[in-house]
Amino acid sequence: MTTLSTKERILNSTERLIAENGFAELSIRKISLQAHTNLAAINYHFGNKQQLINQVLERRLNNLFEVRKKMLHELNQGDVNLECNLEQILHAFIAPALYMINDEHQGGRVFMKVLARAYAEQSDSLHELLAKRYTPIIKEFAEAINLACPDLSRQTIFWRFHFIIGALTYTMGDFGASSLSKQLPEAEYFNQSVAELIQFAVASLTA
Amino acid sequence: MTTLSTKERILNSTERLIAENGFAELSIRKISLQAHTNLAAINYHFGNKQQLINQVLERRLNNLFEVRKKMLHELNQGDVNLECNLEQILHAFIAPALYMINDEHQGGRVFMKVLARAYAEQSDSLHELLAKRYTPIIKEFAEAINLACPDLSRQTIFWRFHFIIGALTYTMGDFGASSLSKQLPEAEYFNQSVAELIQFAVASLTA
DNA sequence: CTGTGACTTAAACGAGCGTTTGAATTGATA
DNA sequence: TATCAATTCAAACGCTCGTTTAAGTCACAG
Repeated sequence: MTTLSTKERILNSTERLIAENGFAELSIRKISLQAHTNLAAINYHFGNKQQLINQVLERRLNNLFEVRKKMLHELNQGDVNLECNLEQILHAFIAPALYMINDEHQGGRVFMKVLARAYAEQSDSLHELLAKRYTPIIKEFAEAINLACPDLSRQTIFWRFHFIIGALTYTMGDFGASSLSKQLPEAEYFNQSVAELIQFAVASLTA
Repeated sequence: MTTLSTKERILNSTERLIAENGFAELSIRKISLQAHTNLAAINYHFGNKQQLINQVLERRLNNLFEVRKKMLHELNQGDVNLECNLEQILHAFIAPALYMINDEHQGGRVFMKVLARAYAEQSDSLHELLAKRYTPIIKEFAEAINLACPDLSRQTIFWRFHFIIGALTYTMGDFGASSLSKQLPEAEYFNQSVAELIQFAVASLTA
């Protein structure tokens, strides 16, 4: 706890506050209070509020995308033209998010809420950052799905993958809010979400 | 334009500003400027900012849900135990949103963005309002889907319908932002979205 | 010890926020 | 025309915001 540097404490507090109360209520005064530091320390370490938010996102987004890529590449063994099992592909896309959420120690679950909120927030700067990061990996997965589903047109695959991402994003942002989530322990609810989501995604692409 | 009452101008301006810039940047000063009225007029007509936002949502939500209900009831002809075609049920759920978006004159398209943002926003008051309104109609549609898909468990149907709503919500909020939407005229892009979304939803429930 | 650079702090800045107040204006009715 | 309620208005209230400034603290190298 106290072993963390001021910079890390600021990043963690920011992440938590966004997850709990959203971007609208986020203020550097609340951040500095929760991080047990001074107002000006934030500007000293990060320049300004927006750059701080960007770093909160970048810090974990890089990791998430790397894991997704790695799992996909392990499936096609480096040969992008190799046809893979559809369920495995979708698993490679959805499971890393699962892992991240369950990785409570590293604050992954908190971050997924942040990510969901960042999507919803239509601020230009956030959307730019996300689009820049997300586009290449979406294309890569869409290619793999294309090989696994030869009966569907490229366009249809693009659309459905987009819808799947929508369902995923919506579900991530919904944790703790949905009526179902209040009837189950959170971890259990989460695991069920992911299992159902993968089945749902497979079904939507194989009907 | 000038024939609208102050109250209506305030509601319309609020709706537009939320759609364009989100809840975070919404201020009653901006609203009053765009509505060509005074700051205090807003508090006079609506009490406070939150009540104004609620009325913006209520105004169109009521209509949207009524249309959905009506279309569903026309399918099962008043007998909720009558089995309907799955595609027709999903059409009854998705198409009214389509109609609303295309109804530019009544500002429906603008409102769908507002609705998408309202979902993302995790403010308690907004979530409460939406949950209260949405729960009954979701149950009704889930029942109809249950009859149309006898092979799927109640729970699976609940989950998948939840995911479909997620995909719909995500797509609604995405208008004007997605890369695909910039390659097509907006109306065309929209019609394609809905057609693809219905096919996607049907596929996800019939695999 | 002393100086130096990295870091932390308290205080203040100007700006925008939601809301309230009380006076001016309007428009229908008597 | 006079009256009165409904509406609009300008001004101010207290508050929080992001950022900046300059003084303070600290660990460590010379």
